[in-house]
Amino acid sequence: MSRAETSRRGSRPSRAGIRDVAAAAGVSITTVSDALNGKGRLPDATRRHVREVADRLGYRPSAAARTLRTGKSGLIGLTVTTYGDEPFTFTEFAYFAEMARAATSAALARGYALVILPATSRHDVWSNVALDGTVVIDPSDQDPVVSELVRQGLPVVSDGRPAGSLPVTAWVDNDHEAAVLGILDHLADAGARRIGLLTGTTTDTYTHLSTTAYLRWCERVGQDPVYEAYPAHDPCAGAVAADRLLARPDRPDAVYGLFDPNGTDLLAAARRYGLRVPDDLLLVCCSESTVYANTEPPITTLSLKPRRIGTAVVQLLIDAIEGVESDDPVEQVIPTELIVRTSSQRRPPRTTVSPPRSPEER
Amino acid sequence: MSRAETSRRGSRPSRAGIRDVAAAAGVSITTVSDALNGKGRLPDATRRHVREVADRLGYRPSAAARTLRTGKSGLIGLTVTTYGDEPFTFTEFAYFAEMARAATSAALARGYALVILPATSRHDVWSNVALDGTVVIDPSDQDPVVSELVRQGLPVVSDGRPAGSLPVTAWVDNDHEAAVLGILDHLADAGARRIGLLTGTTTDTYTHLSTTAYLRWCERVGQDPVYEAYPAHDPCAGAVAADRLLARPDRPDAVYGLFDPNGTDLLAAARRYGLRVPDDLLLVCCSESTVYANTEPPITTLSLKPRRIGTAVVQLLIDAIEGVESDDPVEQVIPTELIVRTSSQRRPPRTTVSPPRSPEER
DNA sequence: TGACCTTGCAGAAACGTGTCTGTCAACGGC
DNA sequence: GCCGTTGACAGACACGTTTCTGCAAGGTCA
Repeated sequence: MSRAETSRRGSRPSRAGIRDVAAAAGVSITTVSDALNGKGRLPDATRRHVREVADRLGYRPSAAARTLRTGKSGLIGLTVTTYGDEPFTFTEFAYFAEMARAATSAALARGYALVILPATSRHDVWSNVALDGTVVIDPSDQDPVVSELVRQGLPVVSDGRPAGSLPVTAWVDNDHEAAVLGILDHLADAGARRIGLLTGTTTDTYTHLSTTAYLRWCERVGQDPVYEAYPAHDPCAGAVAADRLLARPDRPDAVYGLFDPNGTDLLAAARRYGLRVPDDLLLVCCSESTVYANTEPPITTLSLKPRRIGTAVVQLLIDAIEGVESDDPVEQVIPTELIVRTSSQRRPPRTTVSPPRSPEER
Repeated sequence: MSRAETSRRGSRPSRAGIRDVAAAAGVSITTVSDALNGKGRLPDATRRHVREVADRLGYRPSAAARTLRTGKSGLIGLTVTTYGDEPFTFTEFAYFAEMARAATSAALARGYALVILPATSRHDVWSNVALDGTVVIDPSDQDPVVSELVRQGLPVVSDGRPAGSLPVTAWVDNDHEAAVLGILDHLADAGARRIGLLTGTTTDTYTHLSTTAYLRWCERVGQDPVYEAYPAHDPCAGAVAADRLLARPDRPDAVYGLFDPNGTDLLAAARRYGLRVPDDLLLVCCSESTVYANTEPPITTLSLKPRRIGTAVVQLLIDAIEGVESDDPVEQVIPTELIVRTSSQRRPPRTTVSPPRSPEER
């Protein structure tokens, strides 16, 4: 009347449990658990024997039972912003893909897996999965999801400096203001007299910080601001806004576009108005896409280093989960990288295609 | 000496359990469970009362305990192919992002969440998470992960027709052969005399089917094949291969590129050789990226409809998990869509920029 | 009036682990 | 020869649900 017998009575030969292993190896459940988890004081012979029997039976411990017992699931939530019913935004594809890829790798390397979750406050979907912690991308001010998670005692790390007094455990971000100022100086160095901005109407931190940095720079150098804003989640509106910007009477002779597709948008608009790039118009946009290395001309891009951000976010989160007293600060600023190509150099040394970047580059 | 008292003895006011709710509401645990899950036979008054007390205590059922008890976790694995240590391939970014986005939405709508997992056969990461089923993207022949999962009795649905005798529960794929034949006919109709192919050296099903379809088409119409193959996961190699293709003595007057970046690769190569698109060279590539609507000229692309594929894959999987006798076949073929732009029309009606696609389009 | 059904709810058995406590033998020191 | 110590293991409980079984009260019908 052993439990092994009971479980075998179920019509299916279901999965082998720890009891079956114990019975087959002629030891107790405790010994099996200790042998497989490397705990307790057992002679190596017993340990090896148990491991061999477990392998032979194809034993896989139940993740649910382990989670229930230990309180750790090995699962990390990855919250993505939503527009309407669809998760993710349109403009952040490449950034998000790179960031998620790096985060997945980093989590896997430490034995965790990522669960994709929407940034809605619907409890049913969130409480249906046991999380050890959560990564939040660009949380809005007073985000209800973050508050709820923190209230439950779960560590939350955000990609993007949290607005207001959002009580995140840690955060990682670029210095967006410094990045914008750097680009504006770069364009001015290349000979730009009037620099325009293609920006968004949304209120997220990235858009806000970048725009105010632009306005401050204009004020400092005494240039009138020349910018157009559009709803960044609308893939059509970017081309229209780019056209508007170049159609203005005070047409800029250099433009920085905050969003990924702005490069081709602006390039197309420039062609429509007969403007040569970079001779008549200098161009920079913020993008992680490699297509800008092969456009005509290749376009200078600002990389936010999503891979480094994804890695850092996960490391901070897992440190917090495991209670590691990390030496790293809970606020990490990842430097951006300006990849200078033909479109922002008034006198390019040559007109050859810039060499492709190596794949190891991060 | 109630359990509620016991749990309160723990220094933390941890989370309220079902026992606490039962005690606070003055009913039994059974009644709480039935009231919250809409089961059993309870008067509405009791149901409302229990719900209210649960809300007041901020009760959230433990996902781990529920999973252990019911055997369902509400978690679906999303397996991505890996190159080296990194998950995902470089060339499939836009496709994968769109597909994952649709899959996430579809899963969420039915109460499931997606877990990103690598296609390695390492047991430790797989057995650490309780899955109800798995989506596998482009599984290789004799994939050990798939075999292992099926052996455990988990349903597996693959994006991409499984090679060999891989025992998947269901699969979804495009008709890649028909798509290639359609493109070749389209290019021939536009006046192409010698059509070239930019393909990959990898052995995955997509590359294989597409290439053989091209070779068969060439044989049928009596054209000598003109193609270059390169390792698609290397972002640099594409530009080099495009250059090689146009440098050949038997230079093609039309090219189809199998991978996402091939459009800009080929466009750049064409400019280097002074070839006008579409006058001297017709161009089509397979891509989900919207940048090709704004290149100069806009490039005709083949869309594999990743959103429909992602949705279909998840629906089939959840149907299998929940034992729904679906009317849908277990093998679904999603039609591709050729988005015709200037680059493949020898006599474009006008040279205006093609209108951006509406965001609702799927 | 008893047999029988329905309603409203309580008790307790699982689910499969990890781990605390306890037992038994061997062993060494005094 | 007794006691404390240590090694190697077994028993039992707890994690927090869901659900099967069952009980009592009240109503219906022959």
